[in-house]
Amino acid sequence: MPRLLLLDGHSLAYRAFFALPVENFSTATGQNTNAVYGFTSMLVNVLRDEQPTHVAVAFDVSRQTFRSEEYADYKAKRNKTPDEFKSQLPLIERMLTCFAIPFLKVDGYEADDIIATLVTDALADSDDTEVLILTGDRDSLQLVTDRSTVLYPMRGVSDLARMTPAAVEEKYGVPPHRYPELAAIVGETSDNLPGVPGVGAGFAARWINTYDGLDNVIAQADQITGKKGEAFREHLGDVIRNRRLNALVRDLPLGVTIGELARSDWDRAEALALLDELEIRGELRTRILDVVAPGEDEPVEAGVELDGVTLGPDEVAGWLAETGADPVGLHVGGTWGSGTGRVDGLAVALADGRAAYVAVEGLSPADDTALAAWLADAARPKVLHDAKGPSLAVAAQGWQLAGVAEDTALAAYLVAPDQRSYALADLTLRYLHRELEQSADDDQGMLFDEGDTTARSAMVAARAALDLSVELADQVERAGGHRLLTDVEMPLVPVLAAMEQTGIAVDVDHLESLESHFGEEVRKEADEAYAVIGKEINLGSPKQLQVVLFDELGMPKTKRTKTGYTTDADALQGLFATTEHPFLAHLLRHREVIRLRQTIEGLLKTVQPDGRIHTTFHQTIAATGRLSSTEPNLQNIPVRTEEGRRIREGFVVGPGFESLMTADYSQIEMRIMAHLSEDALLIEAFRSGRDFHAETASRVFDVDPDAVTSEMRAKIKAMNYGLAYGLSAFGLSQQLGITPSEAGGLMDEYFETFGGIRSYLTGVVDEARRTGFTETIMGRRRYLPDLTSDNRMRRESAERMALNAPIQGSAADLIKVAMLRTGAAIEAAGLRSRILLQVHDELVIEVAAGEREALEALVRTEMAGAADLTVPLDVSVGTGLSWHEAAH
DNA sequence: AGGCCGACGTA
DNA sequence: CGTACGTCGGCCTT
Repeated sequence: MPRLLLLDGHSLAYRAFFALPVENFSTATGQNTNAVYGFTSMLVNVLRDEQPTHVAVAFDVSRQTFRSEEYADYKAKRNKTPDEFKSQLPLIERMLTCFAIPFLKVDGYEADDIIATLVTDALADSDDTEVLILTGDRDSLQLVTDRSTVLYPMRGVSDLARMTPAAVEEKYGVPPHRYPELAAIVGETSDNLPGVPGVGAGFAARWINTYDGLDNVIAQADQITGKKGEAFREHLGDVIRNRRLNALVRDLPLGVTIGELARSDWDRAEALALLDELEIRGELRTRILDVVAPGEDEPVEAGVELDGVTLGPDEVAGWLAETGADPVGLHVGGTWGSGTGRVDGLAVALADGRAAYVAVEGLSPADDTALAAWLADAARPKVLHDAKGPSLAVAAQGWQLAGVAEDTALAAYLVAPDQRSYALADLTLRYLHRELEQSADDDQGMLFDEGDTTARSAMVAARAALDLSVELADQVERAGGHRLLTDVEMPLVPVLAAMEQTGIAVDVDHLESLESHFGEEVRKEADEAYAVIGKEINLGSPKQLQVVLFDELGMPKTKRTKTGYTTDADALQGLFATTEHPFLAHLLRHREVIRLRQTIEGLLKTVQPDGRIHTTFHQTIAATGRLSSTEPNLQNIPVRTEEGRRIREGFVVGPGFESLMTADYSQIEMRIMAHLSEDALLIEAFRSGRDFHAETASRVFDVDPDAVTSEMRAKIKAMNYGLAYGLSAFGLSQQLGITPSEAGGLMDEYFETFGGIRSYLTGVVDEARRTGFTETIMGRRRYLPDLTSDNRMRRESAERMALNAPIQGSAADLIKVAMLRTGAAIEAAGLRSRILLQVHDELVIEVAAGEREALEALVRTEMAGAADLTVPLDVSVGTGLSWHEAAH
C-alpha cells in the first residue's frame, strides 16, 4: 500500500534549531549543526517507524509570499531568521540529496502550500494511498482526513503527536477541516495574525459547532451575545482575513507526480562524506546508516565478477607467466609498521576478471623464486593501494617490490587532500560506487572456510585497486596532479620506506638517566605544589586545577574554554604575573618537567631491539602536502629549551657510521613567498645574503641595517613568520605583547614597504575563491569550498588556509624533491650514507665513515637545486655525534 | 574500551 | 582572533 510522507523542512529545522542547544552542535570549523542534526534525527525516526514508500520535503523560499503581498504584516512580528540557522539549510538540502529524497520549493508560497497540493494529489490519485505529514505548523491540521495524518512534534525533536481526525477533534473541539476556521477566530501569534481578543479556542469551537461553520457564525454574528460577541463583530474583518490567509493552496503547479517521490537508492558514499564533514558520529550516525536507505546492506552496484583461484604448491610460476605485461592489481595481506612487516598472502587481479591468491605459508621453493622474480620485475607493472606498508612487508620477507605503476592511496590524496581516510573500502564506494566486500550471504557458494574468505577479500581488494587506478588516473589528470604523482609522490615511497627501515639510533642509557632526572623533579615540584595549597590534587587535571585556582584561591578568571576556564601555560603565566602565587610557579614547572619525562618515556617505549627508533611517515595525512610522523612522532622532538634539547642528545649516530648530519632550508616559507609574490624588495633582501629579519626590519623602519635594534628585528621576525598563517593584528599583538592597534600599525607599515606581499596574499584568496582551490609551485591543489561560506568563522578560517596552503605546500613540494634528488645522488655517488628523518624543512642523515665532505657538498647541491626560484634556496648544514650536536 | 577535550611539542 | 600536525592524561560514556 502506498504510504506518502511529507515533511515541512523549514518548520522542522527551525524547531530543531531552538530545541537543541547550539553550543553542543557545531563542527571544529564552527559550522553549527543543531538544526541539521535535529531535522535529520526526526526524519530518520519517522522513516524507520513509518516505513513510507514515497517521501518529499517542502521548504519555504523566503518570507515574501502571496500572503505577505496581501497582508504586509504577515509573520512580521517574527524575529529575523538567525544566520546560524540559515547557514544550515543548504546542509539539510545536501543531506536530502544524499538520501535521494526530493525537496520542493515554490517562489511566493510556503512549504505548507506545497504539502497541501501533494496531499490533495495523492488522495485523488488512488484510493488506498495513505499520507503522513510531519510538520511543526498547525495550519496543516486542515489537511487531516481518515487517510492523512499530521505528525506534530510535541516537545524537542523526539515526541510526535499523531493527529488523526479524532485527535484533532479531541484537542480542539472541531473536525480538521474546521480547524482553520477556529484558528481564524483565535488568531495565530506566530504569523502575526491577531484574532478576536478575549475569545479562546473553547468559545470559538462552540460557536463553530453551534452555527455549523465559520460562514454561518459570520452570517449570524449579531445573534452572539455578550462581550465576546461584541468583540467578534468588531474584529470581523480580521477573522475573514485570517481565514483567507490560513487556507492552504492545494493546486500549485509543482511539476512532479506522486510516483516520482518513490524512495530510491541513496548515495551512501556521499552521505558518509557529509556525515564526516558535519562531524555527525555516534548514535545518530548509526541510526542514519541503519534506517535511511532501503536495501542499505547491498552493494550500491553488484560487486565485480571475479574469476578467482587459490594457487596450490607449484602453481605460482605458471599462473604468473600468463599474466602478461598489462598492469595488474596487487594486494598484500599481512601486517606492517615500524619499518618492517610480514606477508601472509598475495592476491593478483587482472583486468579481465581473473584473480589469484597465494598464501606465503606452503610456498614451494620454485613458487618462492617465481614470485620473488615477478615482484622485483619492474617490467611487470603493479597497482597497489598504499604501497609503502606492503613494500616493507615484502622486503621483510626477503623479496623486493618493483614496478609499482600506480598507488591508489596517493592518487586519491592528490585528488582530494582533505580527506581523513583513504581506506580502500571508502575509495571503492566513492569512486567506483560499489561496496568493497560483498556481504557474507551472497558469497559465491563455494567458499566456506576462513582461508577462502581471506583469499577472496584479498582478490577483491586487488581488483578494486586496479579498477580504482583507472578512475583515479583520470581524476588526477583533471586536477593537474599527474606530474606530482609520478615524479614526486610515488618515487618518494621507496625513499620513505628505506628511512623507516633504517630508523635512527638512540642512546638508551642517556634517555633513561634523563628520564629519572626529570622524574625526580616532577616529584619535587608536585610535593611543593601540594604543600602550598595544603592538599594533594591531580595536577594534570584541568578540572581539579580550576577548582583550586578560581574557587579556592579566588584568582581572576582566565579565558573561557568549552568546559570552563583555561589553565594553559600562557594563562598561568598571566596569573603568576598578577598574583605571584607560589603554587603557580610549581604548577608551571611541574607541567614542563612532566612533559619532558613523558616525551622521553614515549620514545623509550618505541626503541626496537636493534637499538633504533623506526617511525612511520604518513604521506596522505596533511592537507597541505606535508608528511607526518607517528609511533613515535619524530617531527616534534623538543628543541626550543635547553632541557628539551637534551632529549636530542639521545638521538645518536649508529654503529658503523661516523656522524649525524642535519641539513635545513633557512626561511623556506618566506623565500617561497618572495618568489610567488615577486616583491622586488623582498627578493633583494634574500639575494643580499644578509640577516633576513634584520634586513626586512631595516626596510620597514627605514633605518640603516646597522641601526636595526633587536626589538625591531624581533617584531619583524614575528611578522615575517606570521604572514603565511593569515596572522591578525590581534594575534600579532598577543605574541609581541603590544596593543592590537600598535600591531595593526606595524602590519600597515610592513605592507606599505612590501606591497607585493599584500597584493599576493589578497590575490591568492581571491583566486582561490574563484577557482575553489589553491595551488603550490608544483601544482598541488587544496580545495576550500568554505571560502564562499556565509558563516563568517568558517569563511575566515578558509581564507587563512588559502593563504597558508600554497606556501606550506610549496615548501613540502620542495623538500620532497630534495629528498628524491639527495637519495638519488647518494646512490649515484656510491655513498653509504643514508637519510633518516625529514622534519618539514630539515633532513637528518647518517654519515658513513669518510663521506662527510662529499655528502655535505652533495646535499647542499641537491637541496638548493630542488627548485628554480627567483631567490636562492639557502641550506645550512651541521654534523655531530647526536642530533643535538648536528644542529647549527 | 572508545571518544572527546585540553594542553603542548614541532615546522 | 595563526597554518599544519601527533600524543598524552583526564574524564565521560558505552
